[in-house]
Amino acid sequence: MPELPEVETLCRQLQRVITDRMISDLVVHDLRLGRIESPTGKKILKVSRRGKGLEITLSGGQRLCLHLRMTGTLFLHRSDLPLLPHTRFTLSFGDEQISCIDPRRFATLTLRDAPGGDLPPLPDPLRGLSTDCLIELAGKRRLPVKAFLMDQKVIAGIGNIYACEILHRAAINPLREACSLSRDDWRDVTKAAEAVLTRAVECRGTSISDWRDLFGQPGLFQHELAAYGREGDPCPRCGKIIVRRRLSGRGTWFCPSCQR
DNA sequence: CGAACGACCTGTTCGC
DNA sequence: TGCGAACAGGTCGTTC
Repeated sequence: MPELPEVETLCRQLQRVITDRMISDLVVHDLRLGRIESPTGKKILKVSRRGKGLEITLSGGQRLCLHLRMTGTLFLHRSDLPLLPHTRFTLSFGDEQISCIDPRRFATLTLRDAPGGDLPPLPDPLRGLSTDCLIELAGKRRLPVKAFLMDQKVIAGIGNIYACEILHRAAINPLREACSLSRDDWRDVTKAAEAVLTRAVECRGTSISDWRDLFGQPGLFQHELAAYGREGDPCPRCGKIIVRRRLSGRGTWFCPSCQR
């Protein structure tokens, strides 16, 4: 569920809601997450996003690092609400608390000590994406361009939904080898990535089935999907039929007519 | 080294 | 209706 726009949405909402507040408790309900000592009494200094990951910096320098993987969500509610199904941990601020709900249990939470140093920054499409950089990274790589875009070392934050949407907008066939794209193709990909992701953030993400933001509201970008999940529908650009293929183990939707 | 694939989990949907 | 198979937003380790 959470790709860059969904995590960015949570990040902005958390900044508004928990910055400067004091943690009253952190309870881990799923032992799969490991044992984490509650940073009770620490204050939230900063909430930031690294790729699809969230980092919460605490007074004293520790950082809570959360990755929601496939099905993780965060939900803000009153602290007296009974535990919701699939709750993995709860972070409390007095009478309000945030639950992490994650049916598939892939999400990860770690508490890092300050001296570990800052992790290197990731290439991020919301902080400027360079066409030259993509060309350089693609080099002679022969994997499908869609798999290349989903490589988090290349561009952090793009997952299956947005890879399909970006390539549709750029009119590039997702099966093409990364090294086969021209400079103009890469410029189109760069522009499409910025446009699609910016718009998806404005929409607070894509609610295909169960994605909800911090306040339980669905996103709206599912109404603007051109390719993802639309097998059999007409392509919004050329009217031909969208097809679905399996590519590196993932469902991949595109228009074979106008994506070349 | 690059790329494909299975594993990690649970819930939902689809086909017979 | 019931049941098993296939599939689902991500990443990591292994294998070829």
